[in-house]
Amino acid sequence: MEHKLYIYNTLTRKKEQFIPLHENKVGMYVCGPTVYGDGHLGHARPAITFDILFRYLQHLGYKVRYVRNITDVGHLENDADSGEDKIAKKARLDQLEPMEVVQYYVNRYHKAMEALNVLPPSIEPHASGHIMEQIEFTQKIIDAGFAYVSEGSVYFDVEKYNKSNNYGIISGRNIDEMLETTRELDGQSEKRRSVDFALWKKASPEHIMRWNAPWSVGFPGWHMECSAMGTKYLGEEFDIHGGGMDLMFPHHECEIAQNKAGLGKDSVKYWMHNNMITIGGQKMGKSLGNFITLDEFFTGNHKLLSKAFSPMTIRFFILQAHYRSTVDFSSEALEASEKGLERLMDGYARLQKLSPSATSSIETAGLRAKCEEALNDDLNTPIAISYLFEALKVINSVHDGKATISVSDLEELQSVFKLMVEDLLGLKVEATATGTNEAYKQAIDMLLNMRLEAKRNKDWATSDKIRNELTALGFEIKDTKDGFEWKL
RNA sequence: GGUUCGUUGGCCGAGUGGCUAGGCACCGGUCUGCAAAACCGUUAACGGCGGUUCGAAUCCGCCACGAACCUCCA
Repeated sequence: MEHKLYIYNTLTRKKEQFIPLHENKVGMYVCGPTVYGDGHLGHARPAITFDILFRYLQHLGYKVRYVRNITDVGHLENDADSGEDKIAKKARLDQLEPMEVVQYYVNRYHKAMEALNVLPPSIEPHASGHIMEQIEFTQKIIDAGFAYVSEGSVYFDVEKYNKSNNYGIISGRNIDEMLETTRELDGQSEKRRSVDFALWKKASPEHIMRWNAPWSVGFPGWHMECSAMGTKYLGEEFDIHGGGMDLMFPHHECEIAQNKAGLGKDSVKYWMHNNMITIGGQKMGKSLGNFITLDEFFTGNHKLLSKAFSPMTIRFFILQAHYRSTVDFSSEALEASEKGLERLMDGYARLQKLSPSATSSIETAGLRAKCEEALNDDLNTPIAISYLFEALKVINSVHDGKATISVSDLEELQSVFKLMVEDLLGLKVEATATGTNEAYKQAIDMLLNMRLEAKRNKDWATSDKIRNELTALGFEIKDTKDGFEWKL
């Protein structure tokens, strides 16, 4: 396959050329949401980042299997011994079945993703639907001698693993230092070492999400689901594993250790991590409580938002920064993106209506190559977008009659824009819902005020014409004592 | 404290050892009866101090500031 896609591999801290394990096929796993709350802006970032990768790999001709999980066996809220499962807690507070909570937020997550024009993954496995696989995986690790059972729970023996492997390979953490710094916190824990992590936890009596396992009635450790589901659907070795940078440690570090211990091999070739979205320079996150949900953006219903922002504005905003940089949210920054996007989409619409001439007075060749070059360079969407803006000037000058474009150049330009804007960046023309509704309402009001004025002038012909034609369109017009009312 | 990363013009945000990224705002212009919108054009930056180099915002060192991870987090 002829391409030079380079992606930054967190494992090596370098950009590496992407070469799939199996010719023409790509296996990609991305950590999805824990569904016990509404998705916020931070959740949009990995979804959109890896959506671009998904789209681009397919554009390059690969058959891609994209797996994005749903974590519906909540993680422990506090420390491992006294904690409560997040989803179980939410369920208890709302007096629902845990799976009702899960279903509710999964539905809402899907709705938000669809609005953001994020393509659905090939497989979206639920952790709760793969308990057997997780038990089996845990057993493999026990059999390999890298885990021990303690009071019904199973723990990964990090220290033993680290003797023959490198625990800390992706996060740069040093296990000796970790042992030193955390030793004092070791109490009467059932763990041998504080760095050990759970593969299976025995459920406390109040823990309502529980399953039978050889060791106890309990639930799988957090990191287990990705090991189990990733290898189930993509094989013991696959190409790409993605997720947010905050998952690097401990989640991905543990996942690497689990796979190596249980399977005897490294499963993932390229690890990719998107950076965080910040707000006031600080990470937007659930625990800090400084997040703004996607719905709040779409409706503008949040005190930090000057107005509503459409899903495409959110998408464009995220794409205007490179995925490995932090991006600082502010209402001003979003407004800037909104205007930029509008100009881009207006230009795209204008491009469809340009009239070609016999010759071109402008240069259009090279845009495709430049855009692909940008995406090949670790998905540099901001650079690709900057090229589109440059091309916009060409489009506008042709539109203004200040330049000419030949049929073939026009077709090429249209084709590149279609590819970049719609297929790869995934930007779609949207009838900015709220704005349109407001304008539409005001237009109707204006018409009816004109009718009111005509009535005052006893211009019945005009008055009736307005009423009849609106009625014909399906509006109900009601005269009131001091004005009018209408509805569709 | 440990590990990692960052500090770019009014704001957001790319980037390379020498050649103006881009967006938004500002300013100027075209258009318009006027205005708005739209379009065109211009301006402006590389945290501080040293070093390497013919040349560094880009490489190295130190300092300052900020952030992420070390508990759950996308």
